[in-house]
Amino acid sequence: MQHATSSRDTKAEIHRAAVELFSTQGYDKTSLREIAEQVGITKASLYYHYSSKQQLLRAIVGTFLDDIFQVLRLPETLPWSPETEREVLGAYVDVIIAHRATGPTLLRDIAAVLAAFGDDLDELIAQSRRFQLWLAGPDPTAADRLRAAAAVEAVGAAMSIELDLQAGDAEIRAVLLDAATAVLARRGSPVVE
Amino acid sequence: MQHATSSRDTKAEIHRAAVELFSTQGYDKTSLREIAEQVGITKASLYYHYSSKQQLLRAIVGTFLDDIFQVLRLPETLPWSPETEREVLGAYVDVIIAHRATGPTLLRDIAAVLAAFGDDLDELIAQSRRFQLWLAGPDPTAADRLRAAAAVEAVGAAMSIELDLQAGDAEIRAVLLDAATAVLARRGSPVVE
DNA sequence: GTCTATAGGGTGATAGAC
DNA sequence: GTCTATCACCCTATAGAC
Repeated sequence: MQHATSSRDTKAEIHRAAVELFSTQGYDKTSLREIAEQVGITKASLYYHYSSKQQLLRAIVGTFLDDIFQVLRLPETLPWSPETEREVLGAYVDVIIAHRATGPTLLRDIAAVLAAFGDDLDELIAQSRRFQLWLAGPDPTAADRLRAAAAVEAVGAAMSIELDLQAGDAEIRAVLLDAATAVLARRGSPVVE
Repeated sequence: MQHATSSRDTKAEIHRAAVELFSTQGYDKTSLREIAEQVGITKASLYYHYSSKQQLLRAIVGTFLDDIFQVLRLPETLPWSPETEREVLGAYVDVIIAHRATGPTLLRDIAAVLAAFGDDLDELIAQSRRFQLWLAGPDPTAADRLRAAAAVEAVGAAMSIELDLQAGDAEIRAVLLDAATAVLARRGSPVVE
């Protein structure tokens, strides 16, 4: 029993260290030596827990992908309305916040993530496009679609904020939901050029 | 004269090959050997034209870097006020839009751009942080700083929109400026949790 | 201007002892 | 489960011949 516990702890520590280093330095620029050093083991020991660097990346990004896909598919079952919009937007914010530590890795090392997940990412882009189109509301103009894209990007700010920000998850959630809503509320407004 | 012409052609070919490879593979994953091979010369010859890999990168993203840094530095000389805020925000939107139009290959691929910034990315992040802090307004709360980050991200939507969007630069500019302003207008609002 | 050759370093990954 | 030692490979960059 003690063996299993020790094993799980080390594996979790590797996972945690990898998330931190990948996020701050990027996947490519983070070496397995660095990760091992931070955990206090050697590279060889790391390989006992994860059979390759890619496997480690898959373990990290995999859970995020599962969650985000679930949210992006929500519109498929829900007709658009102000109420469902708020519900979907809230779910999206929740996922972004929950996985904001892995966010930078995704944004900075798309190439590596693409190599690790292949076709899944193409589907993510397509799904994300449908998601934004749904958010644009019924019969959207080009400006409305742009507003929907801007609203989604605004929520993504959760991934780029600093760690020293003195705000709890609940506050971050409320502010970003409010910000996205404010952008979407401009739908239908005349565009003054 | 023939020497100079030949020289300029090779240098231009290196530049072209580098743009293509950086865009598709990212900066880190593209080796000078690959670039040299594509041009039909050796690495050593490449070093005759560009003194380092970073120099090559600077030649490619130089103008964008200069422009974005110039905008991010604007707050240093301007005290915050509603008027200067609108001016700075407008300048930011202009740079994003301008480089979206002139360098679609480079700017549309977020991964390649971020990778191409290399070590400058750290300085860009620091400058961007000061920029966002200024945008948050005087004596900002944590929520206000988050709103500023969200506003900046919203403008960034210009980079991720599809080509089939039926909207001119002027309309995109107006919509994004309006969206960012709408987010910033929420500053000071009570956060309902 | 371009080449060959090489220095000097880092990387992911494996073998085998304990 | 963790270690030491090592392999095979790739990288940036430089020196010097042509």
